Amino acid sequence: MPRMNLFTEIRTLVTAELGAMTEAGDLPAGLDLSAVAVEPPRDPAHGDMSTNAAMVLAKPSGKPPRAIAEALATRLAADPRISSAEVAGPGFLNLRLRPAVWQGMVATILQAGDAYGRSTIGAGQKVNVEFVSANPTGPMHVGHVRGAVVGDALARLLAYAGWNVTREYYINDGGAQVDVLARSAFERYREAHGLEPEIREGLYPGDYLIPVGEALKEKYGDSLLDKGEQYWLSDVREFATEMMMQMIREDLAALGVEMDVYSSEKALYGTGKIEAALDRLQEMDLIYEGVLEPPKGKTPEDWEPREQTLFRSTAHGDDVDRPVKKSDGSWTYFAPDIAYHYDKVTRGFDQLIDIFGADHGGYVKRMKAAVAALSAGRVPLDIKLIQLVKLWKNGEPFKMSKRAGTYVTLRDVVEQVGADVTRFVMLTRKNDAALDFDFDKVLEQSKENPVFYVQYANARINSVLRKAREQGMDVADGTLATADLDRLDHPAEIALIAKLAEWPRLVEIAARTNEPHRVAFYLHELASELHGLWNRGNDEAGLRFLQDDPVVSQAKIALARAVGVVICAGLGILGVTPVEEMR
RNA sequence: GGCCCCGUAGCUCAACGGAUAGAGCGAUCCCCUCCUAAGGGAUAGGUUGCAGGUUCAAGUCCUGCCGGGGUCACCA
Repeated sequence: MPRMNLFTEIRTLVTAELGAMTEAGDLPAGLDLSAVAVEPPRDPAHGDMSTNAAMVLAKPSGKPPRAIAEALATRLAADPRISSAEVAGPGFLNLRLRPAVWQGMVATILQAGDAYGRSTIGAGQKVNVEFVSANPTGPMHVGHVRGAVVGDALARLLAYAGWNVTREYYINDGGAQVDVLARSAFERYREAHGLEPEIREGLYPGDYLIPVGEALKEKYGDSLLDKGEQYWLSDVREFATEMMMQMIREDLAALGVEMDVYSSEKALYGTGKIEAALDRLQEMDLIYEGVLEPPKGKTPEDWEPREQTLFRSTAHGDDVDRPVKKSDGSWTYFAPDIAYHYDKVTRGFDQLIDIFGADHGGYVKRMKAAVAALSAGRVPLDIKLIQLVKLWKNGEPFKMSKRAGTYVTLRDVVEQVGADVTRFVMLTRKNDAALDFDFDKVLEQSKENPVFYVQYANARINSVLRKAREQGMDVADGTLATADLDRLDHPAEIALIAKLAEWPRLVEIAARTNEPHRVAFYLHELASELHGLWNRGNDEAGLRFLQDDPVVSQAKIALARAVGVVICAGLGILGVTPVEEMR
């Protein structure tokens, strides 16, 4: 494979030289090199790359860091890729690469295309990303959007980094809320027959159930009208739930999200799966009958000691043990969720990721405890909590209220601002930071809007390619890759290439930390470099992409196109369509 | 009260345990006969909430405080 990740390539060089130093007796044998890093320095004055090898190895080798650094520097400087290696600060080794190495990256990127930045660190491991998992009782609203976007982008990111990814939605169709749905739908069914619906307190009043009522009429005629609830509840529940899920699938599709697997909570009941999961825990002595202490601090007024079936989650890091059965003997919500996660473990996933709303934070420890126990610690579960999205409209906070009818659905958002903008904006914050979503600002075409800013960079690149094509130049990637890239010798151009060289490394870091927002931030930085170089072309004609000399021009266009390749790859991970032109 | 998350420039936020903590907005100033200025550059702005600790190195890890939010047994 050609050089893809320049940082891992140089790290390999560094560790090889460290090995040689060991053989030469300059370093003791058996050193742990895992902490040796090669990374881009924050300050460009510190070179192209720096390594902490000398500082990390000073103590275990019993040698002063600067001595190690100097010996290593001498060796590295002999490599044809390295132009200088300087010891700095407390023992950093700052490396500069020869221009040809950077210039060669442009050809690498053009040849690799979409594959540039793809990684194998996932090693084909199976990872399950569970996200959205909204109750099937209505359309998706804005609160669900962020989780949907983060989950989907994370799934794309992990796939890009070499994981075998399954996107999964857990349908909460086993609890009381789907009974409420059924009763609400039944009223709409009566309405479809010309009767006055009785939307009592506690039922779902939304108009979206009217079509469900009509569909029920179509299917059942008037045969349910005079029947008691026990007669129709189960059928109507199933029917309405299916229609809700159909709607949710369409909502997700409108946002560009496609699940691989929909798992039903209800389907776990009566199959013995819940019992089987709890039996497993029982075998480990993690299930017992007991009475919980009242919560520390404030005790609820209606608190009463109750004997329940409890999961000893404290054995795996939780603060208190958690009930899996209610006092009437039925399962709590937690029990089927344990079974569901056990199911994921037995399906052979090497890693599980759950995307939850921040209000489910209290659920994290018990879920991790359950997975730790049921997988014997083999399968890590990472739970990402998604913070609130605050809506803004006309410069002021927009309050959602079901009663006032100011209920903003996913569809509303996608129809008003588009899936691409929605997705990008949702990834402009870390998952655990609250996010403002301003309906007016996200559509603004200015540099304040990161979506636009990145798209504009790509549009400029396409503009250059278009102009070049008009001049009769062959701008196919394969041709551009053969350009005289050593003409890209200006520091500003090298700096832009260096930014491109960070892409594979960024992908790996983002994937390892399960943080897709890093991709959005990187794209913003890359766009900024591109805009900067572009504008310098205003003052220095020699920095414009289109030049009179066709050889020089081709090289510069190759660079522009390489930036475009990475922007498109990054947007692809975010699930955002690149635009060719701003209109 | 217990637990979880957050606390970084006036504002909104970045920063795989690395060096002199970075962007954008806002403020002051500058750059359009030139590939889309829908952009760019410069200046000012900081004890990373406080106090300890671990480390060669802490915004980042640990402990304790302070402040904000979330959550707290038979809801899902």
